[in-house]
Amino acid sequence: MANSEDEMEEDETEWKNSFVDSVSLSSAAASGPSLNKTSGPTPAHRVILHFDLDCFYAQVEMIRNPALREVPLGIQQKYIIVTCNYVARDQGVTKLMSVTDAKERCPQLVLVKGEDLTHYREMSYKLTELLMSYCPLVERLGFDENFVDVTNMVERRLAQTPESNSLSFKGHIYNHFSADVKPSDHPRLALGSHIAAELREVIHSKLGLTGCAGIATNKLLAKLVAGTFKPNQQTTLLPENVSDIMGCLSSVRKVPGVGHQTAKRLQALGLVSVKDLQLFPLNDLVKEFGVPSAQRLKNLALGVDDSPVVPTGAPQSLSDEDSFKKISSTTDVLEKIQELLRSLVERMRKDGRQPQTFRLTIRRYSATNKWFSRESRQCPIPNHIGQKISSDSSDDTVVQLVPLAMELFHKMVDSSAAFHLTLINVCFSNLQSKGAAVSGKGSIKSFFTHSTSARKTQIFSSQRQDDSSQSGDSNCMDHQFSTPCLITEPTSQKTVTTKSPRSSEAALHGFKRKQSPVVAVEDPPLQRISCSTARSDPGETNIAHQLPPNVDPEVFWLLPEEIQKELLSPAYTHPLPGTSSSSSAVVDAPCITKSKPPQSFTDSQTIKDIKEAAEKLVPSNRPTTVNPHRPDTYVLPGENVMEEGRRSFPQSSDCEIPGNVDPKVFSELPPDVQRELMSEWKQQKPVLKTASSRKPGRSLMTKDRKAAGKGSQANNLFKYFKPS
DNA sequence: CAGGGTTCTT
DNA sequence: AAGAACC
Repeated sequence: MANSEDEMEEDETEWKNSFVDSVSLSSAAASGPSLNKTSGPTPAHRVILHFDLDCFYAQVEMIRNPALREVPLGIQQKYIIVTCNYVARDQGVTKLMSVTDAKERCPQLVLVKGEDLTHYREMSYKLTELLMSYCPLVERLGFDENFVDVTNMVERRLAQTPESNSLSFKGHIYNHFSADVKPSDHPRLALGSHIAAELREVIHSKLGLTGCAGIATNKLLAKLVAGTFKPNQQTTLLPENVSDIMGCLSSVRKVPGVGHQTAKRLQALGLVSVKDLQLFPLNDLVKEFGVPSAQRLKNLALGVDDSPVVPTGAPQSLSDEDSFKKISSTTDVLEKIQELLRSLVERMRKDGRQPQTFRLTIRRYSATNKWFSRESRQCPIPNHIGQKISSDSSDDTVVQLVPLAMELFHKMVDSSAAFHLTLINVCFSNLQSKGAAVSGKGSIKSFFTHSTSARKTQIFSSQRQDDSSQSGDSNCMDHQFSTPCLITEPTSQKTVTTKSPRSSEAALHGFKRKQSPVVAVEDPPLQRISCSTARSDPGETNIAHQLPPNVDPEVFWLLPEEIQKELLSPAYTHPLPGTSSSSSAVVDAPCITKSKPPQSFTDSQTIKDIKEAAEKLVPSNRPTTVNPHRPDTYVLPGENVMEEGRRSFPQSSDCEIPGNVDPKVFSELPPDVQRELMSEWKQQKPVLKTASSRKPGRSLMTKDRKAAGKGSQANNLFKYFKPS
């Protein structure tokens, strides 16, 4: 009975009903009906996957140092164990336990410092990127969780394999009393469970990571059900069991989306369990929370959640912070700020975008009311400084930023009086993609015909449909991409044609589908910019490790999925992420108990050294000569040479370039021009761009904003990570 | 709340 | 700029 909503099952005949149900709850209602026709098979309901890695930080450390697999391992940040492996859990160690308690319970506990998130961040993005290579609709939640909307993928499989498949479920089915499980009643979820299993396998084989997955009809449910069978397993939630899983939640706090404050307010109303909330009159709830929040809370309690999976783009801000017992002198503050800035600026440089805003946040100690409250001040970053971040040495940049930071500091703290800080955070936000600058020169562009906007768009095409079911306004920018985007093929591989974004799926199945040459664009050109862009960024970064050496990640995303897949196939990539040993090589074995092993560049000396080394490798920042061919010359950068990331992918790569662009011509252009073009491609049409502004846009379309706004501006390169 | 992020809302 | 949420 339930709650209608998206949980209804399909059946072609019923989708309409379920669609209506789900829409009724949301603001999208108005546009509802029209959506149906926009794309043939509008999914009646979605199939959402939620992936949650097992003790993420601990897994990363165990990959870096396999010896840690057999010992009880705890990841320590300051005085707490933020997570630990299962060996440690068996011995009573839990997450967020203090180091002393943990050691008490498990004296042999091995500790690895986890304050430096670099490795975790890198692995995190690799995972998101990997998922994106199979399905564009991936939304990150923290470093170790990802939602994936596989509705379209499921529909395709359903269409392809009439009834063969869907006869079974992979993994568990959330069903207290699993009387009769009839996969045939839930073919989409059954297929979703197969996809989840395949993706988990890919995650394991390519990254060496294990984790759980939840398969359901919306994000809320997928996330909740993912946690039912813990270590490295997956669970599917059928619509008929929605009330079971929701009813099981003793406290409203267990509902994702209901935090401490909200739980308290609910408690004040006498609502503690999810059931209480389910039964509480909406009107009364409205009095306390207002219509939107009240409605949302009610829906969550019922397991109803129509929020779309919003492809996460490049991060909107980069920050670095440190907490400590006490800092009470301006000098110490300055020193700490400098330290934080050094690493932040480095990260910013790798990102490639330019921050427009700088923010300083502090937390002051105070017995009463203590912790918790943070105060911050922000200010625009003068252009000349912002530009240095990517061009000049980071040391210089830091020097320029410190005064700004101190100014902000003094706006919050009266240093003539005593003060006691316990945390300092520095943050860059309002990140803008660079490269658009010179776009003006039309002449250059004229070498290529259409292209400009095509790019990533296609990658996302599949999503569109989803969106239509998800939120009403999704259509917004469809018209922009009228161009189909056929890619003429670059170098080697097959000439594929375009479109079907769906291709990656083939990979899951183990076969490549190279389609016959020209496929008409069946998936409409429409789609979104938005998403496309958005995702592209983070993706590039990570994907770097998987790409063949001569492929520029930026360009990579401009390609159709088919080609992307190709490039990612073993034949093209170099040995790497593999599960095994390779990755651990870098790690210094005995990092046990030590704090931070290879984290090189925190120290300026190291930075300097790296820089010098880099200089030798690459005479100038911008190579003047293009290297249109082969990676022969390519050399895997040393582990520490992060700065090289960008250079490792010569801008010239002759193989990937947007559609109608002649690769040869492209490769012969000066690097600067190449970059310029690439950035333009990424930005989509300048006109609608919208992009740049980003901020303003959001208020308009809350949820959907995502797609649009982010994407558009997303920007360029970020090679967050080493090319491993 | 720990920690170090990050995003979105108010 | 602060609050709330999530990991």
